[in-house]
Amino acid sequence: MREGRLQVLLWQRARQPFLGAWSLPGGYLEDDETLEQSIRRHLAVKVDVRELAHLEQLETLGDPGRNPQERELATAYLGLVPADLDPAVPEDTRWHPVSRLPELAFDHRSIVLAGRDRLRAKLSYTNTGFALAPPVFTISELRELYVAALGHEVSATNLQRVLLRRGVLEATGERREPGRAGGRPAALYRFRSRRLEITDEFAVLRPPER
Amino acid sequence: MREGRLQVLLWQRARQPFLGAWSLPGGYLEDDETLEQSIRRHLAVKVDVRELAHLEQLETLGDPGRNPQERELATAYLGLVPADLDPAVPEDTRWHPVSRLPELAFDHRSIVLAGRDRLRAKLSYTNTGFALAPPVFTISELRELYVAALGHEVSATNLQRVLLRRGVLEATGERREPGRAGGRPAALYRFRSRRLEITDEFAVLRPPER
DNA sequence: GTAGTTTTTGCCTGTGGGTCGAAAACCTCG
DNA sequence: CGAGGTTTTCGACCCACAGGCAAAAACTAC
Repeated sequence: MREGRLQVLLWQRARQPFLGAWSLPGGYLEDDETLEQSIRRHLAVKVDVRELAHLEQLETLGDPGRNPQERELATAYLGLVPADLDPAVPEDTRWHPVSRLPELAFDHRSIVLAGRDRLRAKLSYTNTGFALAPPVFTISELRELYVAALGHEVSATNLQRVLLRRGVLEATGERREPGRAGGRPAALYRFRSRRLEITDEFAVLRPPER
Repeated sequence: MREGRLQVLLWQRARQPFLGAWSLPGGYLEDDETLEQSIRRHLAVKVDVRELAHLEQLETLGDPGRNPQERELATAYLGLVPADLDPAVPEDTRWHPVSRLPELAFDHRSIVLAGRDRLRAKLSYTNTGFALAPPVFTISELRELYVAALGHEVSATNLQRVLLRRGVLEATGERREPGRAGGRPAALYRFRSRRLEITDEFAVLRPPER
């Protein structure tokens, strides 16, 4: 989340193929590292992203034609960069709103959209929101994050009730001073856990009660 | 689904590493094929599985130590073999109930469990059942399939209502002759579509009505 | 015709999300 | 200091829908 919008970090390719096109940051796998270690290494070294709120594997792409120059496999990951982190990205790298992507190299456009869809789905039935939100926030602030990520309106009433009932959020007891316009001071909340929690209790065709 | 149980096709390794251990069928990727083509080729050639009701990518495993002999990446797929298909599997290959797996080679045990979990989740909110069921079936028969796959009881009443309401099932109009024990003849149903349909309407925090 | 079996249907209940409006708690200005 | 404006919070209602139960339906066997 950057500037109230869902954005993705892209860099501009400096060589063929797809010279000049924007593409996802990444790189080759070393002999002695796991896939996840490799992603983290590339992000840290190349775009100064040294911390991730969440990282999960998306999909592996391997069509023979995806790179016109040579056969290349890519395993895509969805990484969520903490909102309070401002990495010192190089000159040819920028945040791009996911809703208005430029021309992307390879199959990266479909990867970005798959990542967006995965995020949207998980926001709905997990506590993934923790990875978008600051440590402490009001319900209205959280609502704006959800609206930006989901792409549709969300009622603050409903959001609060759903996330509280599920035990995803908890009140801190603190409240935030109202702005100059006044208004009732908003209660501050935090995510009970800042790691992905799987809650399968929302499945249909559940097991019988006892 | 084999013999009323969820089973997985495994073969016994004939060489190191993990000689003698059971493992998932598969093989190396050729230069000019997609990942999916490769999976289908290996299944057809090696275990005579020439048709799949459904095939989807699961995850890619790449830990440096997963193969003690050499660095090896593997992309795992979940493939559902039609119930009416009886492939002529070679001598060293057998179906194994997922609930009682033998010692598996590499990280294949975790792959099988991930596949099972993916299947269970998707049964609940998609029409994935089509891939387990015969072309036409009664609700009781379908119920048994779901019980076997989900690992817990499912009420026929509820199953019928849920799947009908969602438009996943449709009645054929035919009925099945009762057995010798009698009983009301059961209506026959089929899946409206036999391809994976994504129904996102079951998400929480849906978009507002209009 | 009666008893037994299996499937189907209807009803009732509870849970939980969606919606709306009122109340609460603050500000500013006159 | 009170009135009006603003923002947040809470409560009340509605409704969709899944879970559970029991009765009804439709058959076989004796």
